[in-house]
Order: sequence, then structure tokens, then C-alpha cells
Amino acid sequence: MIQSLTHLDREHLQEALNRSGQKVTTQRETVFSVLLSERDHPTVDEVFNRAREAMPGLSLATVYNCLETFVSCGLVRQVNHERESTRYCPNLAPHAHFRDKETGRVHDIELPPEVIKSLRSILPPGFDSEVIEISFLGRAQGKESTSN
Amino acid sequence: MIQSLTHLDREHLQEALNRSGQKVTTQRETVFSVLLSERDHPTVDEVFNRAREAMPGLSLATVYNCLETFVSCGLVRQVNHERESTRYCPNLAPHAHFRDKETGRVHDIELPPEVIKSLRSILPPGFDSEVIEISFLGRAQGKESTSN
DNA sequence: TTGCGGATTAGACTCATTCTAACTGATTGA
DNA sequence: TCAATCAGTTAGAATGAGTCTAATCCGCAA
Repeated sequence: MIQSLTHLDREHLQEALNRSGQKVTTQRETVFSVLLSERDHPTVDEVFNRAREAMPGLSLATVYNCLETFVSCGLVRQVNHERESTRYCPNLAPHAHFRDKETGRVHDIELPPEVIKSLRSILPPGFDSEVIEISFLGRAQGKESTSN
Repeated sequence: MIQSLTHLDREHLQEALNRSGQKVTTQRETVFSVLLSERDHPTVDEVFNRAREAMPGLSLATVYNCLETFVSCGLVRQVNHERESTRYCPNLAPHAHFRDKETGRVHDIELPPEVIKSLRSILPPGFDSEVIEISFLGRAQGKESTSN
């Protein structure tokens, strides 16, 4: 079930869109609330299906557009695993991803600053990186939480 | 220009294929030597084009098959970046990848064991990972080497 | 109220990858 | 020696995530 946006989330959305000169639309609100309602790193298709419950006329292209918009204005992160469909994640804190081999589920793993620092330190001189992607593949026992 | 396999490399190939019950073929030798000749993380298409210089009849499907075979018997690693074409890398030592935003070139970054350890240590209890993928995105100045 | 520009839409298109089914060629064993 | 077998190869078709296109929609400002 999609929860509608809290006042705070709506503000967050509006602020980020305005900052990059884009508008708040009901489609964007709907897609954004899908991402916030169940933080399980859905694919475009999953977002599409969930969003249509609230907004039956919504088109797949729009979901692609909305998600791309969110990524470009820094509201949401893309998560890629091998060549599987791209997944989307509204957690902006620095974190790695853990992909459960068995369930396919993706968990967020908090990334302490000192680990980020030690990673940056392995870069030879002259290499300057803005983005570091870290993903684990393995098994997660117990833990039914979908994490975020 | 594709160099033909050294005696050692040919043995390496044979050993790995035999271990998983598969055969050495001239196609596999050709594709393997393409990977070793220029360690620049080529895409399937690049491998295909280079390999055809030495073996004009070679088909794309075979290149896919060979590379898949090498991956499955642990001779070669796949490198994925966002949703771009998969690249292939015959460096089996633990390493991260650095993708140059400007040139698109991929460099290998050595991964010291203590960094791997510190990464593993951020996993909560119950999470067990076999594979860790680390990729940097940024700019590499100077350094014309294609690294491996 | 009209016009403008951004957003949305359906459907066509792309292109990496996978699948399929036929063929090849080496090996086995009768 | 010949046929059977079987892994590997091949061309081309199929798949499917994602992108593009061109038409339409909608909200706002003149």
C-alpha cells in the first residue's frame, strides 16, 4: 500500500525539483511516494506496478522519466547489479549494497567514513574519484527486514 | 595485434578448462589470447573484432560462449559499470575498478588485504559475502597506461 | 483566452544479450 | 572402418530493459 507523502517528504521533493528548475507533478509525487513506502530497492517495473494502484493511467515512460529526474536532482540513487534491471533507492546516506544470492533482495549497508577514507587511499596519485560503488554478493541469514 | 599464447598461458587455459570438464578449442585459444594481448577490459564486441583479425570465421555467439566459459571456470572476471556493455578482465588478483569519466577507460586498482578486511567488517552479523565489487568513477590524470 | 513550455503518453525503436536449432568435427567403441 | 555420440560452433531469431519520438496535455503568465 502506498502511503501518501508526509509534509516533510513533499517539501523535500519540491525543494530538490525546484533547485534544478523542474516541477512537482502528481506523477512525480506518486512515484516518489512509492519509493518511500517500501524501501526495498524496486525495479522500474515494480515501481510502475505499485504506482498504478494509486494512479491507473500512469505510463511506464513516465516512471522512467520520473526516476531519471529524481536521480539527476540527487533525490534517489540507482543501484545496478551485474546486468539486472536497475533498482532505485531513496537512501542518500553513503552506503554499500548487499545482494542476497538466494532471495535477490538488496540490503543497505552503512558505510562508516573511515572505510570510505581507506578506500580512497588506495587510489594511485592522479586518480580522483567522485563516486564509489560497493556491492557485496552473498547470503543474509535471519533478518527479514528489507532495510534501506 | 594479437599475440599467440605463451606456453604458460596455454597451460593455464588448458588446466582451467579441463578442471571444469571442458575442452581447449582454437576459438577459445583465440579469444583468450585477445584478452591477454591488450589488457584494457574490452567489451564482447571489441573482443569479437580483435579476434576476427586472427580468425575471420569466428562468430559473435562463440565469443559470448567462450567468455562465459572463462568466467565460469574462473579464468576471467566480468566488469559491469552501470548498464554499459559488460567488459572482461583476465586479472584474477583482488582488485577494484576505476572508470575514467572522460575516456571511459577502466583501470585496475590493487586492493590490499587490509582494505578488504575493513570492508568485510562493516557487514552486520548474519551477512556473509563471497564477492565484493568495488568501482570508482572519476578522472585519471596523466597515466596513459591501460593498466590491468 | 491564448500561447508557451515543461510534462506525460503510447508505441516504435535500439541494442546487448540469450536462445534455438542446425551443423561440425573429434572421439569412442562396435 | 564406420556409425554414434557429444561438446562446441554458428547464424539468425527472440528477448527485454531502456530510450526515443511525436503527439497531446496541462498549468501558468501575458
